Amino acid sequence: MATENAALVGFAQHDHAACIKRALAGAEARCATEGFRLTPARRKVLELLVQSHRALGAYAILDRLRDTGFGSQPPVAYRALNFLVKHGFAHKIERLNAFVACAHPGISHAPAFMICRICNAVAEAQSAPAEGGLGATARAAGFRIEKTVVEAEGLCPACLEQARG
Amino acid sequence: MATENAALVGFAQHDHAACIKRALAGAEARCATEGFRLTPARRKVLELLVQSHRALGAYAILDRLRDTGFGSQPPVAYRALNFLVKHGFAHKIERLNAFVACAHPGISHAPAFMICRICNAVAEAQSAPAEGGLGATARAAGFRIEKTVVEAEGLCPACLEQARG
DNA sequence: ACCTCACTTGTCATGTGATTTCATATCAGA
DNA sequence: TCTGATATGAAATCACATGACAAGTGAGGT
Ligand SMILES: [Zn+2]
Ligand SMILES: [Zn+2]
Ligand SMILES: [Zn+2]
Ligand SMILES: [Zn+2]
Repeated sequence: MATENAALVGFAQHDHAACIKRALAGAEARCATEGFRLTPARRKVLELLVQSHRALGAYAILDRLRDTGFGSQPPVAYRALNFLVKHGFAHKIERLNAFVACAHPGISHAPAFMICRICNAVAEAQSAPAEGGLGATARAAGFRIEKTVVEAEGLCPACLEQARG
Repeated sequence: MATENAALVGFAQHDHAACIKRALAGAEARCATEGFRLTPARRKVLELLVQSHRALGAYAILDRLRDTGFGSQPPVAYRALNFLVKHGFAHKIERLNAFVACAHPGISHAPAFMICRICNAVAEAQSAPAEGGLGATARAAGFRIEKTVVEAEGLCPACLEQARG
């Protein structure tokens, strides 16, 4: 498991402290207006995700929760993660069996991810696969698409640089 | 886990016996010309995948292998599956942690999948996500895409019909 | 025919990811 | 204050995947 080091969104440096604060404040606000309950455990998990800006496995999150005084059984992490995913504050990366904070919370969107196979950094982009050839194929086949997972694996700028030597 | 019943490719009925025979013959031929070793276990796993025409988990395959006299430890199934995936005879469905036989073996292609959330039927279509907006985003971000996973979840024609009542 | 090296297989053990279950606690609204 | 819905705590279990090592098999060189 890659340890978190650099702060990045979309592989670019940024004011991460402000980034975290903004994300949490935004989540608080949206939960308040929409009537969701952003409990301490859920808030802490979101904070962990935003803070690392990487895909974190449920058990990695669980370890960090334990260190912070929360429960230490798997459901603690999974329940919080399910809440965050369900309401669009986080996404699951199927390819890694791991989770990332959403980069565009609040806005309805079909995310696509770029995942570095070396350092596990994840950037979120927009996708519209159902509008391309896949959508046409699905209509032709009589298949109704409800959700689409798009995950590109490759090398992030930093690891690409590293690889060149 | 959905039990296999209907024979389908791309959700359509077809001559499944011929379909299986053709797939295995094709695999034999390609292994012969390219120097791969399609051993009994590998062949059997491919046969199971083609036969079910659905996503099968490694342990489901393992059960069937055991019943047929092969080894019964997980690595038996995983090794065969890894071989098949590596050489393009099968694909892994990340969303389901399961495997399907490739619908277009031999031809180099970027697969996209349509997965029925009710019956687990899987149809394989072509995709080219790296040529659309995602490709542009990746280039702009300096990310080098090596492989892309595209998996659409929804309702297959049969289950859609069922759902209408 | 024999050796050798690369690859394949069998098996046990372990690691990693996710859910079920049931009891208890908390909160919002009647 | 009562009540039903939602959230937590905790134990157990299930599901998916790999590591490690010994033993077997096959093709190519001598
Ligand atoms: Zn940030
Ligand atoms: Zn990287
Ligand atoms: Zn078929
Ligand atoms: Zn279906």
